[in-house]
Amino acid sequence: MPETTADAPAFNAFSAHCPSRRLLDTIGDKWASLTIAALGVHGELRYSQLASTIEGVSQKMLTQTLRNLERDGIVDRRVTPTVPIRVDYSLTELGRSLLAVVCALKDWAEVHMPQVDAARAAYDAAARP
Amino acid sequence: MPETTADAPAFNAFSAHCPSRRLLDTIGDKWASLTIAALGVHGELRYSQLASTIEGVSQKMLTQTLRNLERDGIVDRRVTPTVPIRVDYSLTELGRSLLAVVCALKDWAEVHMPQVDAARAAYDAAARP
DNA sequence: CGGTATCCTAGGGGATACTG
DNA sequence: CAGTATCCCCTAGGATACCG
Repeated sequence: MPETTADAPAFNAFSAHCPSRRLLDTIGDKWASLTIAALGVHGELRYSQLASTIEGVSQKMLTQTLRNLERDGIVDRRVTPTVPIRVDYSLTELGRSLLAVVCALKDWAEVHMPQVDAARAAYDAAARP
Repeated sequence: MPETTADAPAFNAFSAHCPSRRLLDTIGDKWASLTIAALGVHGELRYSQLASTIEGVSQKMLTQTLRNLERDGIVDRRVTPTVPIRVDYSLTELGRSLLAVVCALKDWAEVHMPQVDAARAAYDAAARP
């Protein structure tokens, strides 16, 4: 492996001011990526549908996540002020471009997770008498 | 294994048992992704080099992160038992394939972060009188 | 229905000190 | 140098209750 590109670093997420660092805070959030994924699959979902789709999420975290994603321009929030209020969430154009990246993650997981499991089993077997 | 229905096909990270969910726990970890990135850029690094590259990481978190990544078969740990001990870390083949995904994330961030910033500014300006 | 507001506790993670 | 061990604080986030 050539390591001669050390002074022309492609990856500067090591500084707190790099956009990469902040992206990690956003999509690295468990509920955020799950929300993006859910909206990517279903296209448009109501609050309650999201809550039941993303199993295990509390309404606090769901709301918080949706607000953050809305603020970042990743999801669109459309309110229909009917008698019981109705709110639909969907990905923005920006969100859809992020979806592609999230899907790349998912694909990696599905392909390689068996290897990860094997590595874990081997590690645990070796290191733990 | 999670079954894929016809109209909700690919993405089942919503169940806690799906590999996607566990991947999120790994790469979603701030220090883990930064570590992968660092090793991706530099090829091979000693413990102390990692510590100084990933600015802000404590040795506790660095060690913990390294152990987890090693256990998952993502990084390789090579000990040279010289007088002061020397330990080098590098990405495994599996780790390098994950690096590609992490880089996809980084690229998305660098391309779209201006839009995210604009969205944030607009949101904050609108919602805060 | 789709949230907000409050309380409260598990554990993530920093600082520090010690060891092989 | 490369960790391990301890203490300890702080906040992410679940449970619960109430509102438009």
